[in-house]
This record gives sequence, C-alpha cells and structure tokens, in this order.
Amino acid sequence: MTTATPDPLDTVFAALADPTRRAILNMLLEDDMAVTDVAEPFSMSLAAISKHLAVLADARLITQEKRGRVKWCKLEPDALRAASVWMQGFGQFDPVDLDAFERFLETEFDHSGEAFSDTENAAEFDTNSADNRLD
Amino acid sequence: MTTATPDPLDTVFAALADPTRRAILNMLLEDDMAVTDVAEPFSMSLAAISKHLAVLADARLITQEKRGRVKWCKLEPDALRAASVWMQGFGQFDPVDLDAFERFLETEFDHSGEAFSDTENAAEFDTNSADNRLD
DNA sequence: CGGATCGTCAACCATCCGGTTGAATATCGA
DNA sequence: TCGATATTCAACCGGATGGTTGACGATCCG
Repeated sequence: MTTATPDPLDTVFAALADPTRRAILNMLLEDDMAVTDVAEPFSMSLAAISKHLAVLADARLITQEKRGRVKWCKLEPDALRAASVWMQGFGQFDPVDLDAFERFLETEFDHSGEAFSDTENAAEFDTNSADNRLD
Repeated sequence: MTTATPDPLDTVFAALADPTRRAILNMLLEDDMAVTDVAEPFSMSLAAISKHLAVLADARLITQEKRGRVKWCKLEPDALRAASVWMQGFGQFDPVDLDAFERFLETEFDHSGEAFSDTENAAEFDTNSADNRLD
C-alpha cells in the first residue's frame, strides 16, 4: 500500500534490516521461487513469510507474478543497486559518480567471488536462533 | 546495549532505514560534529537526535568521543562498507541494467549529479514533512 | 463435483521505534 | 560558587513490526 510514499531508501533499507528477508533474497539469487517454496526452510508460518515477501515487494526488491495458483517471486536487483550506490558514496568519501560506478561494476564483477557471507544460505534457517552469525 | 547481539547487518540496515539518520551521516561526511550542532538543522528535540546518534553508534556507523562537556560524532565508514559488500553480491547477479538503475536513482536523488551532500542538508530538515520526497 | 493445495486476509498479541517532555548530570567559565 | 551550556535519562505515547492462528477465495486435479 505504502500510503505515505516515503523515501525509497527508507523502505529498501528497512526491508534489508531483517535477516529473514535477507535470507529470502539470497535464496532468490539462485532462482525464482513460489511462495510456499520460499517458506519451506524457515521455521515460521506461511503467513509470516507472505508478509515478508510483501515487504520485499513494496521495497521493489522483488516482484511477484501469479501464474495459476502459484505466485512466483523474482529478485529485482535495481533497488539494491540504488542503495548500494548510496553507500558507495560513503565508502569513497565522494559524491556518487555513475561513471565511476559503472567502471567499478565492470572491473570488480569479474572476480566472481562469493560476495556475501553464505552464512545465510545455510540449508536450514532459523533466523532467530543465532546459528547463522559468525562475526 | 544490544543485549541480543543480532547480526551486524541487521543493525546497520535498520540504522540506515531512517531518513533523519541518513541525513546525519551526510552531515558527518563533511566534518565531525558535536551533538548539539548535529541537532541544529532538524526540527526535533535534542533528545531525539541523541537517540538517533545512539542508534548510529550502536551500528558502528559513527563513533562518539566526549571531550570536555561536548561529545564529538565521527563518521565510521567501515560498517557501511561491510553492508555495501553484502549488497554487491546481488549486483553481479544480472547483467547490469544501468538504465533501469538510473531511473530508480532519479526517484530518489532528484536533481543534479550531486547525489546527496546538499539535497538533504537543505538548511532545515523536517524529515517527516514531505519536502525532500518526490516520488 | 469435491478434496487438496496455494496464498492471503483479519484479528490479535507483544515488542520495538520515533518522538515528546521534564528532570538529572557534568562541565565550562565568570 | 553560581549560572549557563551540553547531553543523557526516564517515563510516557501512538503507531509500526513481526509473529501467531483460523477462516477464506482460487485453482488444480481425480
């Protein structure tokens, strides 16, 4: 709904602030998934996951398309990139420079290392119970 | 305090999810500031700003050092970089669609190539009241 | 048709969050 | 010492969040 139309970064960062939702994004990195399949590894109700997905969709981090009776969830990385670029501004103590960003993408993406921790890919989430925390 | 020791990314993203706090970070990009000076451009109580700063400090986005009776706030970009790295894992997911990305940016950083600095520094914030919101 | 599956909705609950105000603490400076 | 300045603390409030359960509307399939 988003009746108040807040700053897009508000909703993006708020969506990213929840470990369950970040884990969902990691899962969707692999492939598009149905809601039920997204919910499967988590120890929480389907309704809760459905809400999380709604939050992600509201932040435009994912899109959802209903085909038949199953609703497919798809990662939508543009919003993430926007947030990422916002942060890059701090990393380099410089106003955002799209060209520099593009250069960055081209150079840094090829060493396709595992960028994120994969702590959250860990086959069985139980987001509350501190398994997936290392630092 | 942070009694529950949650994932660092939780607190970082949660801290970034508030426009007042992002504005504060932008201000600290310029220079270290005392709490009172941080509060000055905002139309909210000093106590509220003090709380915001505590949130930022808890997320390690800033550090605070008390010299005399004034507490200096200093930007600490390492945490931001960590979050940034996390997000880049998603960036490489796709061939980068810079056009779509740029469109998204425009909804966020309205005018000019000057991404932040002054859009949110605009002499008087009233973060709730829709001045700096355009979408 | 009728039953199983997919997903959301509605109500409810506990907790967190962002803000307020007023009092308290600490330090500076005359 | 006394008053002004800097900052936090404590209590409170309304609204958002994250979770639950149970009922419900669709859709598939035998």
